[in-house]
Amino acid sequence: MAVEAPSKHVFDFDDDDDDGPVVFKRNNTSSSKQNQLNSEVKKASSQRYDGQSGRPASDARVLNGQSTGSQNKSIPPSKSPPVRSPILSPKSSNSSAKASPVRSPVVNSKASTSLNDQSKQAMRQNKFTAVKEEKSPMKTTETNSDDDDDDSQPLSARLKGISSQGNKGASTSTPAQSQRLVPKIEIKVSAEDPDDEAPLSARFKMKSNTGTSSNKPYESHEKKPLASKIQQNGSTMKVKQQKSSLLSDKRPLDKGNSSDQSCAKKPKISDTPTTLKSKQVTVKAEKAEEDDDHIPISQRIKKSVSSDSKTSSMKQKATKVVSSLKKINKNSKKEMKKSKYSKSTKLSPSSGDGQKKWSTLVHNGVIFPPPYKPHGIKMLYDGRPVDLTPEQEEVATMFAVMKDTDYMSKPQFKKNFWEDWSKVLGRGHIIKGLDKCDFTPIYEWHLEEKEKKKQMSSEEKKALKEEKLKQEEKYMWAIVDGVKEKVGNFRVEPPGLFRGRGEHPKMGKLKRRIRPCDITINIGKDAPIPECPIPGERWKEIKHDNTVTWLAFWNDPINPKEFKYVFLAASSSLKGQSDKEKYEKARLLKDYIKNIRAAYTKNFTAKDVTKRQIAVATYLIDKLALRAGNEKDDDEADTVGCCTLKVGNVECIPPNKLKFDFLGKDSIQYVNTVEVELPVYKAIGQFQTGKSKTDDLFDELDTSKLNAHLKELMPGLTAKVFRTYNASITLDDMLNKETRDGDVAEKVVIYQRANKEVAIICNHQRTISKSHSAQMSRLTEKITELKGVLKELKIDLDRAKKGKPPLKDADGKQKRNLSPEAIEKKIAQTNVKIEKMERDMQTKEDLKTVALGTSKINYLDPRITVAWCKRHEVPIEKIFNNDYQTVECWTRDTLKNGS
DNA sequence: ATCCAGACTTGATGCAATGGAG
DNA sequence: CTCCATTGCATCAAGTCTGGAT
Repeated sequence: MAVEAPSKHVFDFDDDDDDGPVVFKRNNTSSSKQNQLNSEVKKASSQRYDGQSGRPASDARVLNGQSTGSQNKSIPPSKSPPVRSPILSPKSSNSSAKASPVRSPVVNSKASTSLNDQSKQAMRQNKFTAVKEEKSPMKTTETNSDDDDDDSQPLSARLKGISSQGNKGASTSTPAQSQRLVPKIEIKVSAEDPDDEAPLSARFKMKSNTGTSSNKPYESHEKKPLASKIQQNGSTMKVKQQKSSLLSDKRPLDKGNSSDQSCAKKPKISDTPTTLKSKQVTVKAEKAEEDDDHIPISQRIKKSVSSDSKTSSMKQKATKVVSSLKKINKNSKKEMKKSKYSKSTKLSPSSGDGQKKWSTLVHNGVIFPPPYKPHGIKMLYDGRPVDLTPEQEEVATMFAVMKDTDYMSKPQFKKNFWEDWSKVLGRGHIIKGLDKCDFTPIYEWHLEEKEKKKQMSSEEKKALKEEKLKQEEKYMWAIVDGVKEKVGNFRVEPPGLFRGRGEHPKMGKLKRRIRPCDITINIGKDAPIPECPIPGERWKEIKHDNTVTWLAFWNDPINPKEFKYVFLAASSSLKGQSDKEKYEKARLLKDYIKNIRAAYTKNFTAKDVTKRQIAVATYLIDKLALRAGNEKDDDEADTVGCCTLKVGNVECIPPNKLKFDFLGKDSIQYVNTVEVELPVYKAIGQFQTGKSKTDDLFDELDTSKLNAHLKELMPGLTAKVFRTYNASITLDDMLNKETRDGDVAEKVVIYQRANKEVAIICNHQRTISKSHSAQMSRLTEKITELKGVLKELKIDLDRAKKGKPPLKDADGKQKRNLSPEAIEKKIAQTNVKIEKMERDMQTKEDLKTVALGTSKINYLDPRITVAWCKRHEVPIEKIFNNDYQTVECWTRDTLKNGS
């Protein structure tokens, strides 16, 4: 549809994916990704899950399905579908969401909800999903019925089923379901594809369209993130229902396959392609929409997945293969790559299996900030103006400009600044310390400059902008494998004072100016070396490393051990591919989650301490969406993640609640009280005994051990995948549960609510805007005013009914005579207005500390969003801005394929 | 088995652009 | 059309995770 049309990306590719286009596209990504996944899968598969039908089966299916299509062999879609149904049916939870709010970073009372509740909810959800699935027969029909069901169902539904189990470690089968839907698609693909001959990788891509199978991933084994579950547990369930949805499913990752193709194509096409793409897109979209509309997102996803099928197929293959041999996978990958190449030289992507990221790379290097322009404003020392050299003045100005920030109240900041500035001043300088310094003159100059800038006419601003654009244009683009791609951060970071977050030991240090001799350029061997923009200087080094994606880097002046990279923009296919891989992995987790949960639940009481710690840590990461928690150096802010939690960060509240309170990434506080399973509660108590508050809670654990363990459970699984998984499933689940008829605006609100749940789960916070309270009181005022009007209207109505004229208004003027009907109408309108304002106020208050953007960009599988938009006829641009839409090329492809 | 360099993703923030209400 | 809040976007800090060296 219409919606789609707009998006240019549409990737015409989809279509092309199949063949010609392929060349252009960067198949690489997909292939490489696939490869990785495959290999991982293989490993994993070999390990344990066989027994459990659930996961392995699903994986297999996925692979098969996709591959089938793609590859050859037609594997019938049927994999082992049946399983899932059982799962679903069991209990769906009724109350779905309990109190989603709980989880909010802040202390949520909700937290207390017990897992059990969550699981119940999940179950309920499953039921729902099941229903949905049935409805959505279309997809199902296609291939394997069983699998299809799952697929068709929204992720959430699936998830729910899963989730319920998941918590307890219950059932297994869900995965299959998801696959089902896809099948049809796959079939088609397969038909198309003659690909069989093509290398596997190629096939996968192509097949991805088939994709049905891929969807499975999200199934519902576990629906929601722990957090959500937790909240849900509470009685609040009803309220939370929305939230609960989260629990339910996770989303389908499947899309990956198809997307790859499309993505690949896009890149190449870049120019002409666009148009084509758009056209194609529309077409695709239409198809997709039609199909999808009925189907829940999850299902769609599956479909899309199918489109992705290539990927999925790859995965499936991989899994299978994995079991047998990693090598095999690799080979297949290679083959795929080769095939791609053959088809389209450009594609190289696949090549890599992880290795090669590009074949040709052309760019113009980076642009440097302009040299410092001295302003000559003199600061005061001990009340007297001081002469400073431009270098000294530059640093003084950096400090002066920060006068109204709260860094100024931090001794560490001032101390570090003084240390660095005094070096610039040199020994024997008049200025002996910060105490007697008065930077006000410089600060005021700065304010004036700012004001001047603001006062410039729009023409002047425009001219300046164009001038800047002219200078920067050549740096904005790179040509990767023949495709023009946007560069992300081509501007070298200007000098300044380091603004570390939280109590960073290095805050206030001078971040010196970066020069060409600090910068290493990475570029294609045959590409011209970018000219150094500063006369008389030269780059530090020129590299031709196609196993990495950076275009340039320099060492961070604050911490020389670290690097600052110049990468392509998020809208580039290179980034898009890895994004897709990320979501595919999360989707894959859906198939494994049940078993993983069962495994860690079992290990809560393991004799071996390390095992027990791993189990509990995994539980926390799953349930609360905690970050892994790498070790940190002393010269960094003191923050923690799961593995680095301190004894003092967790408080046991009998009978079975845990209160978490710690500073996480960016020194954002995480406060949450959660009801946990008793064995977890007891285990935490054990880990705490005999330790001081500052000791590590998980003394036997670090992220590498944890991730090594996770990798045994599922190929490529790491701690952060749980965040992606739980976020996407929650979104899917909530969208499926909450969306109901209404206008677009109402649906957008539903989406935002789901988005908010995810943000809360992930603890994405923002600082309250300075004007928040003012805005609120203004709204309150308006509401009061409206209520006054309402009162008057009611009086007038009474009078009008008695044939009396209305009262005079506030100014003493006589109001117009209105019929009672007219007054009633006015009253109704006013009431609506008041209600709307009250709602707006409420949401504003609710969201004042919640940041939605991060989860939207990094955690929510765009395929879920796109599918939902299509199904509910919500223009995608209501949700995603242009850049995202670009990024989503793969998404669309996937979806299209699926449809 | 550990360590650590390296590469890449995730995240909060601030300012500019946008757009809706008055 | 102005005002101001919201959105978009860039920025750059702060995480995660991998793989190779020791």
